[in-house]
Amino acid sequence: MSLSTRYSPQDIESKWYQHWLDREYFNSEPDDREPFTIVIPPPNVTGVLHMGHMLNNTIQDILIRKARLEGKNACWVPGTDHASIATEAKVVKLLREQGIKKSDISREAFLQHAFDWKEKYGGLILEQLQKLGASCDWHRTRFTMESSLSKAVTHTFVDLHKKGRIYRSLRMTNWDPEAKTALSNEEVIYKEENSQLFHIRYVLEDDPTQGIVIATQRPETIMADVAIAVHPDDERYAHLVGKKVLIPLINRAIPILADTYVELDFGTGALKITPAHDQNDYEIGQRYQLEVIDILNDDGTLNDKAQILVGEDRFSARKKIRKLLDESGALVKIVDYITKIGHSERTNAVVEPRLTLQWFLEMKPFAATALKAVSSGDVQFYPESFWNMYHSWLNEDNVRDWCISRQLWWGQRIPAWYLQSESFNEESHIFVAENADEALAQAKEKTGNDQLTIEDLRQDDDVVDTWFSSWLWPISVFDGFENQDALKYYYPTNVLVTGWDIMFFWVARMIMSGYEWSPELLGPKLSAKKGAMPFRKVYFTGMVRDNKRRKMSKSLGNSPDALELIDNYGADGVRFGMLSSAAAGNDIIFDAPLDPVTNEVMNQSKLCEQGRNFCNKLWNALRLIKGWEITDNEPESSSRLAVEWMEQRLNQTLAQLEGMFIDFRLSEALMTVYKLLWDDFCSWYLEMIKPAYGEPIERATLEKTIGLMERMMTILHPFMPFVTEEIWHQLRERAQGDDCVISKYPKAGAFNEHFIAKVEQAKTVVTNVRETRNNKGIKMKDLLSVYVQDTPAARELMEVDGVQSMIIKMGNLESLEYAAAEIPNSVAFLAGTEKFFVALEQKINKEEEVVRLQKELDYFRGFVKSVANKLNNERFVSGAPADVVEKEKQKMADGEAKIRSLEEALEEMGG
RNA sequence: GGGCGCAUAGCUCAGCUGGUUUAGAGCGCCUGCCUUACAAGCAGGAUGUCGGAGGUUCGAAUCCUUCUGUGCCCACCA
Repeated sequence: MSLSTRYSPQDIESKWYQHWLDREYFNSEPDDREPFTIVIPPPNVTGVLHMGHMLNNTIQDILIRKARLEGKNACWVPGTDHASIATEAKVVKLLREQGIKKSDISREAFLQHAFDWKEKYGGLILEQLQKLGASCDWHRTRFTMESSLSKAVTHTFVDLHKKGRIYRSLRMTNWDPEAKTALSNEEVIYKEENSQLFHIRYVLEDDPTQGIVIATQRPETIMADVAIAVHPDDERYAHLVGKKVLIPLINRAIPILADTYVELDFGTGALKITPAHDQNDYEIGQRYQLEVIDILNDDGTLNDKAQILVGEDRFSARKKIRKLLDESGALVKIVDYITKIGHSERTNAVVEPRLTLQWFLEMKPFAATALKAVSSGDVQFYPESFWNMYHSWLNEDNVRDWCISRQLWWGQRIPAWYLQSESFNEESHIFVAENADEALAQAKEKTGNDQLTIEDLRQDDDVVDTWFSSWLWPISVFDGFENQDALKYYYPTNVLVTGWDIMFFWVARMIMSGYEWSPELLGPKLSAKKGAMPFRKVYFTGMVRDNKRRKMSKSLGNSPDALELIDNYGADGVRFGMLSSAAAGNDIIFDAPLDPVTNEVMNQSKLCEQGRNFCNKLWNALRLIKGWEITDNEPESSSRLAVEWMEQRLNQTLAQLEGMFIDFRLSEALMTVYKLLWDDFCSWYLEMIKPAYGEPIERATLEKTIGLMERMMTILHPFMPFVTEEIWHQLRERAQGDDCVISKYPKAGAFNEHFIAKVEQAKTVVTNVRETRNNKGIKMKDLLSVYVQDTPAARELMEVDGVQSMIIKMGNLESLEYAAAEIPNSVAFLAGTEKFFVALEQKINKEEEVVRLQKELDYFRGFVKSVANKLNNERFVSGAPADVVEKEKQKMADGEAKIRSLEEALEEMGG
């Protein structure tokens, strides 16, 4: 059979993915094996695959595939998040395009549209994950708004309400005028923007010639002003305190009061108090029992309380009032000003502080639990440094109660019912229950009215924050609130892989919910044994950024098309590219800055290209192996050496990899395997065993080679699943079910560092011979004679079985002998401490050689001197550990031996 | 304003508890090769006052202080 010289991923990748699905290798059911569980951070159901997902899911896939190869019961649960605001906005927009207004249809009709949309397009991102090779158990695919998960939300809401930790309150909340809903503090993103400070003059009610000038960013809210505040120590305004001024344009009188909140030196030192539209103003208003005048509608337009500009949007109102103020003479000046303005995380609309009635979850006890979970080590962060950020957010001073209600339809409806007839705000007429019947029972009991029916009750219109369902994910994906069988096996999950940007939204809250409910669900005994944490480890990935270090996002349009990358480089190539620059927690610059020398964009696709090339390299190694004829001759000594060396290098690498996996140093692990395969296996091993052209290979060597490559395919499989599976099957005939994806991860065997070092030394000889060829312009095919100075150390090297024939083969030598006497007309080099000579036919340039050797000599003299300084220092010899001193002595001896050899060589040159 | 992190080769980054050489990788760069596995390749090479200045130590890229530059998180200055 003949294989193409190029590896082409397209067909191969889809073929094997389908095969894996057909054989149900990704499915997991509880059994007596050790479980290894990961729950996916559910992408938004509206989402399309972007670079962040690729990174994130590649890492999860590596961990899960490695666990599977190690014989664990690997379970990776996929799913999507209903993403309240984002999805609702999307559906609203879609309906609008069809000429349907949300306000014109019923809640039920709207939800039907939304579910239809979800059914049609919602699974897209999961299909894209399959292209990447994600080995999720697709039978377990969950969605945060399916029935079981919604029930869990209701259940936990009711539970927390019973525990007195959910309450309703009228508060200043962040209002998104576009989505027309409240937001939690975490959903508000502050951005620095250019703004203007309007200096506006308010005249005294009883003396229009006198007045006070205030500074504000929001002149459109003056109609909601209820006071002016100045600092009590401010002499400029002391005479005005207690008097009344008129609001420009509407001429309503408001008092001037003194409060220490006001900064003397900011703006004019006089602050307008607008309790309805500013958090601080609200607090000041509370202190002085001032009226709250709300002049904004829920969509950000001015209402009739504003008296003027009614119906105008707040921003156009700002422009128009500027003109009005200017005309009335109240506008003193406008100063440019940079300030931070809050935007909605989902809609990007400028957030309004607004006084609304919302549901809150008390966070202090939760935060304490979440802090303890990490500080105690129950949950480990990788990298650890994220503890700082976590701690600063969750400490008592910073944590705020969580506003969990949203004025949306797409989500789990708040399980609270009110009496139709009674005031909506009356606490005693709120019934929180898992369903309407229970609420009715409560209502009857609380009111003492047996005659009440369902029709007398009305359910809260709002839904809960999306994160109020996501925080249950590690439990709810196993239907843990309904039936604990699966939970008892899979919980706690082993590791969570996610970006640090949702540490607060999600990671911390999952920890909270885990400790809140899992002990009860698992039972005290099991919970004590396994722990209540939802995951034992958290691997925080960095953000994928563009060359301006901006987060990649759809709105900025700076994210490359993930699927296009896969088309260009293959999933394996892209996985390689994503990973090779992704140490845990470190941001990845996808489009790096221009390289000033080449003026080329050094971007990630360069790394993907490297990954693709690696696939091709492996493919060609396979072609080489498969192309050989076979003989039953005994293997050459160089082949025996090669096999022994490669076996040991493999074992050595396996030992190194273990440590890297434990610390999640995955990019380092991949690089290690890459070098093992490319450098050790392809560049050295295969060349060592390669028969002369047209000659057959010994059966025993070939068998060993296939075995080695096979094991290396398993080791590489978690990183690059497709190419390894393909090569696995090409290497030899396989029985049904003998697939790389479920092969056995090799156990690290013994290796002898001394032996490996000897082979390294022999390789150095070869490299030096090649370098000599390069320097002297000698062609590879011209045979050379090489001599080694006859010393005990040289004999020790030469007598390792196979070393001589290996050097002869790899260096393309005519002979390799001990130097009986001085070798005239030769180039000398050191390999370790041993001196070698390459005999040349051409005249050598002695001066050149002297310079080269002298340079080397200078280096070692400097080196020995620095070591000698240490060893001559009595405090070092007495103070440092014995093994360190011993090492230094060895370094010294080696260095001195090299110096002697070089000096001799120089003498010979000179003589 | 408070806090966290980073600064190592042209670029992107490793360097885990101070002590295997006088610091590594990949890409890029330079030289020579279309050597029948692979030019998506082969062989070889060059490249750094480890941001600056102090300090601790027998020993510092690694620990401490400080400065400079840079990134991020949090916070109610209109």
